[in-house]
Amino acid sequence: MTGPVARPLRVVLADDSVLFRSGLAHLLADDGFEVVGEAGDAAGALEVVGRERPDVAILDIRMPPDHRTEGLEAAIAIRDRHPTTAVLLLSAHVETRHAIRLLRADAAGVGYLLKDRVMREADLLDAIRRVASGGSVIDPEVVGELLGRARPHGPLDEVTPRERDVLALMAEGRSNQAIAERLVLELKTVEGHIRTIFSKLRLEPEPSDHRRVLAVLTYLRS
Amino acid sequence: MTGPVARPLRVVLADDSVLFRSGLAHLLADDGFEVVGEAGDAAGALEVVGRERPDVAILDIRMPPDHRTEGLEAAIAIRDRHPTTAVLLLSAHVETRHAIRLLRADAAGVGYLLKDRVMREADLLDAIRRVASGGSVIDPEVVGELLGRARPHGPLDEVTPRERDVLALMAEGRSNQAIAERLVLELKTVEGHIRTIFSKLRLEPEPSDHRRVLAVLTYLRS
DNA sequence: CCGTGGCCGGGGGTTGACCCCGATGCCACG
DNA sequence: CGTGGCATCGGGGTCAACCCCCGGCCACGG
Repeated sequence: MTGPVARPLRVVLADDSVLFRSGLAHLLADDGFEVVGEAGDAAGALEVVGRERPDVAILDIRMPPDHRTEGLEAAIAIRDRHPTTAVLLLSAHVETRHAIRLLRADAAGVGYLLKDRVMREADLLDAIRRVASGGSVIDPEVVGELLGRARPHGPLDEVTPRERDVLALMAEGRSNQAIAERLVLELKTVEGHIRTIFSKLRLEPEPSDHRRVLAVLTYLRS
Repeated sequence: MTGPVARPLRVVLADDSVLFRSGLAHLLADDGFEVVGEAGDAAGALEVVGRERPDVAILDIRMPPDHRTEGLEAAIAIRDRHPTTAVLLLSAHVETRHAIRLLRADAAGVGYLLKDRVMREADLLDAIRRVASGGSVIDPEVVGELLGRARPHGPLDEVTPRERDVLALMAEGRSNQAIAERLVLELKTVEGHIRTIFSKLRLEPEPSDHRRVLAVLTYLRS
């Protein structure tokens, strides 16, 4: 139905699960794609993409070693260094915040699908072909979160970059003194930042609250 | 190496992720297995197995609607109703408690692998063949938890129930005073508990650490 | 040009979160 | 029946984590 393809699309896969990766590789191979490389982490993905220059790179967002947003960083790097390679992100969950970073720059040749919401093989194959041809494929659920209520207006948006640095170190269990040393600041400055952080997070000095812990918790939920 | 197979092994797949399922199906088909049925939930799995009587049923433990141990219940039912069908469980995480229920009854023709720890395609294919021929395949990590020292001896095991109550409230961002009121204790008692908690978590009073936050973090990772 | 806001600091204060020491009652276990 | 862990308090102390108020530097936009 999609018509004969003169040249098979060359694809690189990156996912930390060997099983998922292998399965996907066989699936794609059986459907006329050429899987020219696989990787289990972001660094490996970048390396393989740089070497193979595939038409499409399919990446999981969470990958070793941190299982945070490694895949996303790799995606941005690929868009930057290899504009001819389309990127299709696969994620286990909705991660709107991070998706924005990738999409707002240049939405051409970019896709973002949720693993659990791919209901048919054909949907995935179609998505790959569309991003390869410069289109963009975004899961409806992600789209909804993107423009529906563009901002849940988390109070965390108000903290300045510097304050966020301080908050991040607080979330690592560092003392004010340690934070000051790490950021090369005076203790007084750190205290000042923390006070405005509390204020922006609407943490009033209730005698029943430990606001430092509360601030860390809201930061970790970010 | 495994020798020619006169009759291809007939396999049924059950996993709630269409993507994972399809990938696995293609992988197995390419390697000489005959995928005779797929299902997205436990009920469907039982139905397909009853109809197809496959040599092996490959099940994910967590499946709709509850995402609890549906797959495990299905596995037990299959062992019970269709003894000729071997069962290979795939799990995302170690769930020793539940695994025991299945294994202690009859470990013949049963396998239990962790998705993320299947390092090569060949490992999975080999596991399928072995359970099909009446053997049992258990991931080393699961085995370790089953018989060895079941506990990695997390320092969190040492805290007493009462101390855990206090720690839980700390993790909610409550002040010592609030914790005392909630647990109907004197402030001094709460302070005492917290001190022993720090001690048991090996949190020495380093000037660069905020131990309360650190304690909360280790508790949340529990 | 001036107002605003981020960022950086200092002076001076209060208190909650910690420390150590000791004491009691309870209960399980050898 | 002693020993030890758990849980409960108290006295008395230290200090980091907070508070408010103030000033200076810089970049930016009206």
